[in-house]
Amino acid sequence: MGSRGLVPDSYLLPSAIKACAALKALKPGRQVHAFASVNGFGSDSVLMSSLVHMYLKCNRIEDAQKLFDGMCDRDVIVWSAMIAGYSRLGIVDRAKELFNEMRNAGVEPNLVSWNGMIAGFGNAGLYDEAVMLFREMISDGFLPDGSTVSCVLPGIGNMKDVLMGEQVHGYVIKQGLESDNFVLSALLDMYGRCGCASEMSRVFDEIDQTEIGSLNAYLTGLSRNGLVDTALEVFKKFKAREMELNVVTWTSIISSCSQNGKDMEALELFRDMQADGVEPNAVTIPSLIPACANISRLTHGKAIHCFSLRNGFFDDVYVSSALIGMYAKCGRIQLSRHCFDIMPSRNLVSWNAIMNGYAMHGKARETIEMFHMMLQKGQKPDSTTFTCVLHACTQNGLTEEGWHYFNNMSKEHNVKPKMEHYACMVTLLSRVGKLEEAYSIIKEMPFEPDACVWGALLSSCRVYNNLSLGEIAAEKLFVLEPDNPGNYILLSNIYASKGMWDEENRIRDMMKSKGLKKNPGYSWIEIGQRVHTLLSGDKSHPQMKEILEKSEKLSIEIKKSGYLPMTKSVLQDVEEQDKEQILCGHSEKLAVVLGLINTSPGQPLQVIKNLRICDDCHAVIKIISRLEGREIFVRDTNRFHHFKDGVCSCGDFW
DNA sequence: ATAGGGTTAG
Repeated sequence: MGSRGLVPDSYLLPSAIKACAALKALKPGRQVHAFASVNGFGSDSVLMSSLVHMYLKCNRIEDAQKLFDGMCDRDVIVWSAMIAGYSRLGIVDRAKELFNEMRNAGVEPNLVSWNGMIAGFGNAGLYDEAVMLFREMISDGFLPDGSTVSCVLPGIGNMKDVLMGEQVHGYVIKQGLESDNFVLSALLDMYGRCGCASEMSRVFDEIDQTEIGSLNAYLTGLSRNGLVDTALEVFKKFKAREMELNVVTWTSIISSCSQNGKDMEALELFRDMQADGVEPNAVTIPSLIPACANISRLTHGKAIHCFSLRNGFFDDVYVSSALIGMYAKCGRIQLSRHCFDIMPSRNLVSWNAIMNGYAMHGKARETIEMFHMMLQKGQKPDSTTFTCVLHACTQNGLTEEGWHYFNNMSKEHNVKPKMEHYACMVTLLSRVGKLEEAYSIIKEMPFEPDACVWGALLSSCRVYNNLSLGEIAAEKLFVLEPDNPGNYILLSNIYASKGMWDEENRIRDMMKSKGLKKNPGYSWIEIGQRVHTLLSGDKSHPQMKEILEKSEKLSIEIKKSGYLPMTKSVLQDVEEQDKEQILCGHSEKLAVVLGLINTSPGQPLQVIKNLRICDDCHAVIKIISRLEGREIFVRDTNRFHHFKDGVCSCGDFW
């Protein structure tokens, strides 16, 4: 325009500024601002309003406020923009202040002003206040529109206020807002959060033309309600219909899988997503990383770490926190700490991630050290933080420290102990043999103990072979989770350890009549690009002959070092020699030996087991780590064991 | 002719 001798006027400039706002392009925005000032548009209220908006979109609230303060003609539009600006940042006090200032200035709020306020309270997590404002605007004579409804529904969902949600749903139908896609996805999300899966499905099925936002909200809602298989079905159906799936859709379905035990599926979907030409973003990554961690595939985890670095996602707090958790779960706690140390900024999630890592590795001193460091940095702990601290104490039998943090959490940090904290205390006390003290906590806790709490007591009763408390705990567990074979096994093992074979048989018969079988022990190990699964006592692995040969050789060496097979770990009524045989078939030993055969000397080995590692395997693997000069990482259901030079990181307490 | 608001993935 300039080169043709044309001069932009006060009608054209706002359009240019609007473009800057949409692109969040601060620099050209400032240039237009300068042009407007120089050319005498400084008192044009529409132009100034558009600049205020541009600065708000670019998160320059101070610049916006300065311009706003200098305006003489402020209408409801620019007031609303400022209110929404503060609201988006969660600065609700200031938003409310402006709302009142506006009224005092004789400018009446309109629908948009109210909507901006309500959105702000929702963003700040003040859901009940958002709902109160919603009621207030109605009594002020406003008819909420689709925008209002989609602002207020997330809050209703967060509070699980089904009744209010249904009222709003009714209002949506009455006002004919069901064709608004924003409203639909907000409704689906609300029902999903309230646990109303069937109502949610009804809403979804009635949609004429499904739009991507509603599909995404629906998939997340299904996953929230544990309906992963349905989510996958719906996902596939819409993919087959050649619907354009976006990064939210893919991230959502990947999360559903990794959060619900479908780790391989999550990894496959990540590949499909890229094949489909949808670029993962900083949200996709942390939803995928737990899948690698769960199956302990360090190779994949590292690949995703590299992917994050290449794509500039590493500075995202959630990405690096997820990596901290992944390395910890894959046994590489030093790498977790490294990720933590180089993070440019940290939040509660990052602190909890590193503390959880240390706790998982039984490093109580480091966990507690991080806890104090986090307090020192001014980060407030939450309930997860205390779970980590108490869990760490549990791993090291630190009863005094455990009591200290348990008592202080609500007193000093205003975090009320929940079920999991009581469960930690029960574990802590019963693991060190203070079974009666643990039982008295159970009796005194302010809510009905759940299966985790009783399960903690029962497994320690098994360790110390305490029959009377074991029977009490088992009786509760048989009611709480009648189909969990582990509880029957633990009680029958206590009977077996006392030679009470009649009782032992009675429990076995109970299991049989319920059609329950002992969960078979299995372990898996990643070798190169493959994961090998080994079942306890199973001889079907193609390399079984080599495994047995190597075991034979090792066993001679091991026995030379003075080791005796811990046949007391075998709780079956069989001969000593058979017991030795049974121990040799334990899946974790098979996995370790398979690893030794197939990797070059000195390479670390990585094994996961679906049950707790047994005493005998623990002792044997310690010796193997010394004989073979290998670091061996074994993750069982309870914790991490890092074997090196003949010792284990757990210090033989687990 | 020019300026304002919303949902869904951690």
